[in-house]
Amino acid sequence: MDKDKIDKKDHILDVAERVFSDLGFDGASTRMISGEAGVNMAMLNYYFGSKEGLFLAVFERKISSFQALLQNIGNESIDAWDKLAKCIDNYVDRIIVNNCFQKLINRELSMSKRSELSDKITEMVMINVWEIAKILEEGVKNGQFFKDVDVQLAIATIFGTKNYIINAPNISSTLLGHDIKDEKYLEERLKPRVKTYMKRLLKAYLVNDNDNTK
Amino acid sequence: MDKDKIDKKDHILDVAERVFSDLGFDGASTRMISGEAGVNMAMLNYYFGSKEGLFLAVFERKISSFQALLQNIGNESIDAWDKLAKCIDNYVDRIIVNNCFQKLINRELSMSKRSELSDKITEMVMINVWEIAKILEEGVKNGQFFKDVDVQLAIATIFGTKNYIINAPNISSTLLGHDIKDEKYLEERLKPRVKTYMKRLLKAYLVNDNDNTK
DNA sequence: CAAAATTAATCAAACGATTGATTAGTGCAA
DNA sequence: TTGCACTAATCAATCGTTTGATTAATTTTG
Repeated sequence: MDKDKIDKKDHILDVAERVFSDLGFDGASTRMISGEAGVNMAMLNYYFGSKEGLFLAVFERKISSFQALLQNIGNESIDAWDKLAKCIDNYVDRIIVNNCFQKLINRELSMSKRSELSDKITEMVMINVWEIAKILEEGVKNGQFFKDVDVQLAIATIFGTKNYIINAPNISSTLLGHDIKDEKYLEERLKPRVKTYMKRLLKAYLVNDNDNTK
Repeated sequence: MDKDKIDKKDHILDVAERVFSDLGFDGASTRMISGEAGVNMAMLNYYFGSKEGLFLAVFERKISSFQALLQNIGNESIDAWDKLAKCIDNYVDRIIVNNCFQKLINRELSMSKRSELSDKITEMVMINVWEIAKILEEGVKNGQFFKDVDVQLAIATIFGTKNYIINAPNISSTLLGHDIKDEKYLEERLKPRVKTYMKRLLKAYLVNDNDNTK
């Protein structure tokens, strides 16, 4: 019925997300995706219009889940630093585990051509960026953060550090001395470590009231 | 003659580097590269054996120039923080201007398959990573940096922040309010700004002696 | 309710275009 | 003439997409 159809579309999107993440938009083929999903090739075009339509559908499915999170944090009545700390915790939780989608985003964003596609992706990513920017600017405005912090570049650090860890698995694994695909290590060791590090780093740079008690 | 041949090969590599950077390995076609380079398509296979051979040749040409820089800084007789500051300055100078190769590196590193290729790239990148790690560990050991700094994740921040700025041009341009391709803005505004920011950020996180005079 | 009509879902097959690669042959310099 | 640099033509393979036909499900009709 309708539910089966949605399940099948969702299943195709699951497979497409993984294949696109592993091979990139160009590297992945519609035959490969349909084959792994166990559906006829024509179904991809039937459901999504085209390869690009499928690609965008993979993205659009993820948008909403990313948006709500940050907006809720932004609207809480806590100070800017606590908001930022919450964002960091949530980001690390969400993204380090299922990182293939993030890799997909970064890879396609770095392409110069493909304007329609990357414009759409940019638009999506910017939603999250603005949410963080709002928090940082709030902290600057009310004096909790230093007046001369570079908000834009601080955002580059937040997202860039995270991206680097998940985006270059070979580098990260060599650097950290663990297989970054090891689920147990990821959950028990890396996640709290990244959370602690990110908060320490940003607190040192941002927060005006540098109490030594920490 | 031989010199002409080398020049032509170098010209092909120049074009290939740009096209690969813009479109990725899969997105770029040998016809496109040979067309833009003004040579016959068969010349690519004649010189480099295959598309993958050309791709690797693009990388191998760049390796040596990256290595020498950091090693020289590491061997200077200045303290760890000054070494790090020098590394940052040099990195920003070198990489922000001609960023297409860095984009190429990051994109291909994030691919899960293509092991032979990404292994070679990983090996290259790690040379730079270890050089920075040595400097950080030196600073921790002699007490100039805090004992509990996370050296590995600090490296992720250094490279990650830089990558984010150059790697996601649409994001960066929207975030910074300038076209990141604008050469004049890049040189006069962004470069000093990134240098200042990176040093402030890392000093706040790393350096034990927090004098208020800065 | 049951038969007919309509729509949605699915399939195998084939489309033209483009891919990376190879061939056979040309021209030139030593 | 022999060997090398180079080209035009062509190769099989694969690409994303479209097609026409078939089955399954739903709606309409008598």
